[in-house]
Amino acid sequence: MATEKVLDDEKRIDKAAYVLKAVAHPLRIKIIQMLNENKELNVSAIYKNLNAEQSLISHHLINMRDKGILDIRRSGKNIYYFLVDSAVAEIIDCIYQSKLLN
Amino acid sequence: MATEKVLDDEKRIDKAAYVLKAVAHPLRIKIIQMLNENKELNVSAIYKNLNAEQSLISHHLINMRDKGILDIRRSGKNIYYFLVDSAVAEIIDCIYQSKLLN
DNA sequence: CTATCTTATGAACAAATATTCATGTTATAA
DNA sequence: TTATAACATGAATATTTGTTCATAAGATAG
Repeated sequence: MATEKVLDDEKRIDKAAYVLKAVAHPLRIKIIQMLNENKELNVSAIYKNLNAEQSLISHHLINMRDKGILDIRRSGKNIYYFLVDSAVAEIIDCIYQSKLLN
Repeated sequence: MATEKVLDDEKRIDKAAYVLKAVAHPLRIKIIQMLNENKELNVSAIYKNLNAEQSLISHHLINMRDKGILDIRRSGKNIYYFLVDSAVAEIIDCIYQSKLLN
């Protein structure tokens, strides 16, 4: 019925906001772009490339993983992060293609 | 030279994060959707439709206006808000069209 | 085992955001 | 002019985020 549809819309909007918040940060955008170009990267590769502290990047990675945007593959001492769905990267492209960044 | 390009990329990324943050909120998403469907709306129409407090909506509207996402047209007692660039709404569509909301 | 490399964790702190509440401003109508 | 409708403002507060720092945990090499 109508009530259910309204609730669904509410949830969709909340989730959209949730995803957007997860992306709305310079470091996280850079991470997403890197992972979109590289399929997967371990933590060291990421924080070194970004000239950031290991701990800070780790927090951001775990943050995005908790939100279902990233997932990992373990291999020895390394943990490789990758994009669960490249649609996240498309959101960024979407902004780049708009006139919003002028 | 290369250095300039890197700085430009930095700025683009920061601005992208800035725009995304401005959108990443349930109420603001709803407002953007309403304004995308209605061309322009006054404050009362918006806060009543959203069952929210006038002051809260006013803060959000001014917030988005300050960030260049919305602008206004005055008419008597009313102030009509509208989207400066419908590309903002497209970002939301972009998410809806992805698999991110499942 | 011990040393080392890689990553995670968690507390402490800082800073940015969101919300509420009371009040102020502006414009119009009576 | 006074009353009222529409909107803004700003302080106070609450809540959420971001960052740093020190340390812990896991894996492997030697």
